[in-house]
Amino acid sequence: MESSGTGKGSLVNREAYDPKAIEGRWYDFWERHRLFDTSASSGREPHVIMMPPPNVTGRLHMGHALQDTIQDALTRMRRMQGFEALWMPGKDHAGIATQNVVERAIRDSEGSTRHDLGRDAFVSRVWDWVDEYGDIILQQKRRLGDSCDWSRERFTMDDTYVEAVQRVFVRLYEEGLIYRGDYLVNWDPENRTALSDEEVDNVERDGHLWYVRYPLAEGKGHVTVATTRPETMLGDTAIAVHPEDERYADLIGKNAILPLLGREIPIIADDYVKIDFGAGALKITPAHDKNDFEIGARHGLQVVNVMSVDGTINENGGPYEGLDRFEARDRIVADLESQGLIEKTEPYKVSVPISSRSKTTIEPLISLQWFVRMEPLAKPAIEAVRSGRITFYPKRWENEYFRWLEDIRDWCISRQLWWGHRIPVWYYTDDDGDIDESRDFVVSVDQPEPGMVQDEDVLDTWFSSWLWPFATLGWPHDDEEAKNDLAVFYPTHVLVSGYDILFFWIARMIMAGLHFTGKIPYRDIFITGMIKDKLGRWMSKSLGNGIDPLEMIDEYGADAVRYSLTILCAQGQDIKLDPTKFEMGRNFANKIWNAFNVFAQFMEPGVEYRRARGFKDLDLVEQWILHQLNSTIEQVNESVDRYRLNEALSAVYDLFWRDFCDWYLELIKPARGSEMSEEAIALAVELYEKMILLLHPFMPFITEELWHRIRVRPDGDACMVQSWPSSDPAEMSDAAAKTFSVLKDMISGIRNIRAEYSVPPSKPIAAIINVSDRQPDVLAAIESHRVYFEKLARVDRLEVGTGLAKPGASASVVVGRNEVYVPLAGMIDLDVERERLQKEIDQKEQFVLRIQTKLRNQQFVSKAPGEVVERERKKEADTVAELKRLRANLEDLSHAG
RNA sequence: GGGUCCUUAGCUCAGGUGGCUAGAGCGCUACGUUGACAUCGUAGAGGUCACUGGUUCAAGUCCAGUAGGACCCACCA
Repeated sequence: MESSGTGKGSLVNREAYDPKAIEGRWYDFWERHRLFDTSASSGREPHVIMMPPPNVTGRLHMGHALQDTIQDALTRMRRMQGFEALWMPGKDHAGIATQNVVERAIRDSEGSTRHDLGRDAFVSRVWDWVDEYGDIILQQKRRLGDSCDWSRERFTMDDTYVEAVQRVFVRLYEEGLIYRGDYLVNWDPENRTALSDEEVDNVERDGHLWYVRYPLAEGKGHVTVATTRPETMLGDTAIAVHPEDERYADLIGKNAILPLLGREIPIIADDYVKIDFGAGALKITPAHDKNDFEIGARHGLQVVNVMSVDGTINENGGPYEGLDRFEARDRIVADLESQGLIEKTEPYKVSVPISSRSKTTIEPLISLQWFVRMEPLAKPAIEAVRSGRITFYPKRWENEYFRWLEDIRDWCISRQLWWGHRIPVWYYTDDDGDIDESRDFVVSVDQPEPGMVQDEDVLDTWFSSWLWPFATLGWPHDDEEAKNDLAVFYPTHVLVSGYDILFFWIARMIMAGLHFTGKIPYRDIFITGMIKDKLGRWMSKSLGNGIDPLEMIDEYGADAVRYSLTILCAQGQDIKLDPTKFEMGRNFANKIWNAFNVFAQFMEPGVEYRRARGFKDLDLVEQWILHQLNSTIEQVNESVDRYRLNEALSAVYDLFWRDFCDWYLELIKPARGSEMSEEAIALAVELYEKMILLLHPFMPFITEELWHRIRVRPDGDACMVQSWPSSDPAEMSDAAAKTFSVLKDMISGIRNIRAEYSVPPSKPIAAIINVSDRQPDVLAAIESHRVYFEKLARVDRLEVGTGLAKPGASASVVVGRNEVYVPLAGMIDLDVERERLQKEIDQKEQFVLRIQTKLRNQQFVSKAPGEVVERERKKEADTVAELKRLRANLEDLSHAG
């Protein structure tokens, strides 16, 4: 890449970091060099993540941004660690959602419906739409830096994928796990299709409980029933009471008159009825209520369906035929009222089933649909998690998973839509071309014989996506490529997803994987929290509280967005997001950018700065920072293995900002007018490069850019394909780290004194360091590093030794067994100093007291592990020693006064 | 009706297997234009870790319960 000129200092970043200027360029670079591509024959150990395929109708939202950031960080890190890291992208045809979008588009543009067009024409229009808009979200994902292997992109409607779905259906049917039947299903009157139980949300609403009188058929009197849905009474075929309810004992076996329609219905006894609820009598509508359906079946009741597929009352509703269900309700209540049949009305909280797609109220409706028998599939899926072959992170989601699977119900998979996978079932036709229901249907991928017609319905979208982990890798084809891909890349390693699709997708993939391939689809499941707005509400279009990731990328940069999302993503907790959170990432990116200048200004472009010195020849601060670097590498590796990316990233953040910038860079900066040695530059470059590598998985763009600014690289020698840094025990001296931290504390102490006494930062001061005779290494370190004190605390006269006396008018600070005196002739305020010392003493005394109480406790000494007791003893000794010095200093002060 | 999660500094949140004088970012206070960075630096103030019990030598961390809040599941008309 270009540099801003030649000659020393030309590498310096002269402006603040501007993500816009580089992000697009590097993404192109990675793609051009095909760095995301993977091969089953590389020989490297694979690491595979299946991207949850976004809907073709989707637009990038914060949830994607979070999950992609995690998946990309994992993929990039594994790639750097030498794995053949495949992040498999693709998209989902999203049956209902897509059909709705296209229907709306056609209606808006030409005012016609899909029925005007006809099925074939409509489906072809959906394909046009998918071709035109389906890739938008995948394009948007590139802005985030997603390093997935785009050459493997799949779509759930690809020919090979369609075949996989068809074959799965046929196989399940042949195994007796798919059946067809008339059952009460969740009906969405707006989309005019059946839905699965999972696609229905129950919402609590304010409703009413109407007490309706049903006159007895013989004699006078009536039975009162309570209902929340009076419109369903049109389909009532019985009244049920509890067999032991004395009030109604003599009515059992008699008939009542169904008001409005005048039909006679029997009064039956069933112990499902709760005696103390409502009026104690229950109207039974087998066609429109799940419990009533079961009661009806028990008693052989008639089933009267009063509703059409569009939610209007049908011909069984007599005078109410043709009315919309809600209008019918109002009319029925009004009519009952005028006939004096409403005994009373109470306000009542009702749980209303809502279609998660159309948000309309679901109607339980009896209809002929296809179902999957789930229990046989669920059993192995439960076992796979119980046995530990699959692990959830965090673990608690396993409970939710078990709960659902252990009580699983059959899955209604047929949808009365046009866009989706056709059901591979064929029917014979009669002479008129109508389906001949007297003959058996045939289940087959291909048309069994001419003239047979295929089932009109399509399959639930999830019936295709549950095959995603293996169908995208070529299953069930047996050509060489498919065989290799499956053998190498399946099972995959980790699935990253939200808990919102735990049942829809995650659990079903496990069932499908085990059933069709005999293998688990993935080893680990990382369940992320969900992104909420800053008040903790779901982001939604209707609330208008969404935060657009693309806008955030424009404003703060992709790396900043990624940084902040990663840092905010703690183990499974939801994230309350506010746009200002991205300032964290932006500021950090800028810090990384600017830190480079400290040594870049002394670098000559083109020169290869490589360290010649061994660890032992390094300066104290250099040994210390290497210690910090190496221990951070270990920590990062450990955290990432447990999917604690927030921990990993904050460790690198601290290393970079708190250690590298605040201390190391401040100390290696040459004094005014002097240069940095090549040796010093070499180490700075080495450290910086390593941190760039550690940061790359999290912040790929800025690190790639800087990687190429540091050195001239051969074309294609990208940061993203470098080896992941390993920690080197030989470059970790605990002793050096410890010594340096003593000096660090002394410097902080002096700075504190300066601040307390308002000594201007520009004013040099003197300091005397009285080192314990037990710490000759500290003494030596200070003697040879006076410059540290000068640079960071503006100490121009430093006296150091053992047994030094404290000067009269001075402030002091105790660091372990050592003391630092700062003479402040004329500036010392005895009261201020006394207060400072007293505060310190009080604190330490309290601390010591606690430890001593603990140590005096025989139970503690005998039961706590030896190392813990030892640690406490050491703390006590150290603090007592510090206290002694502090008290002496305080004493000294009164003499000085 | 079951179940899960949350309650830690003014705000938003971290704190695997109990050993912490409890941390971060933002905000706040006081200084600061020292040739990387004001998207910055230095120093600092600020928490009886919701409450009540229990287990333990030791509890923010484990257990039970209470109170708020969020969510998931469930057929009470």
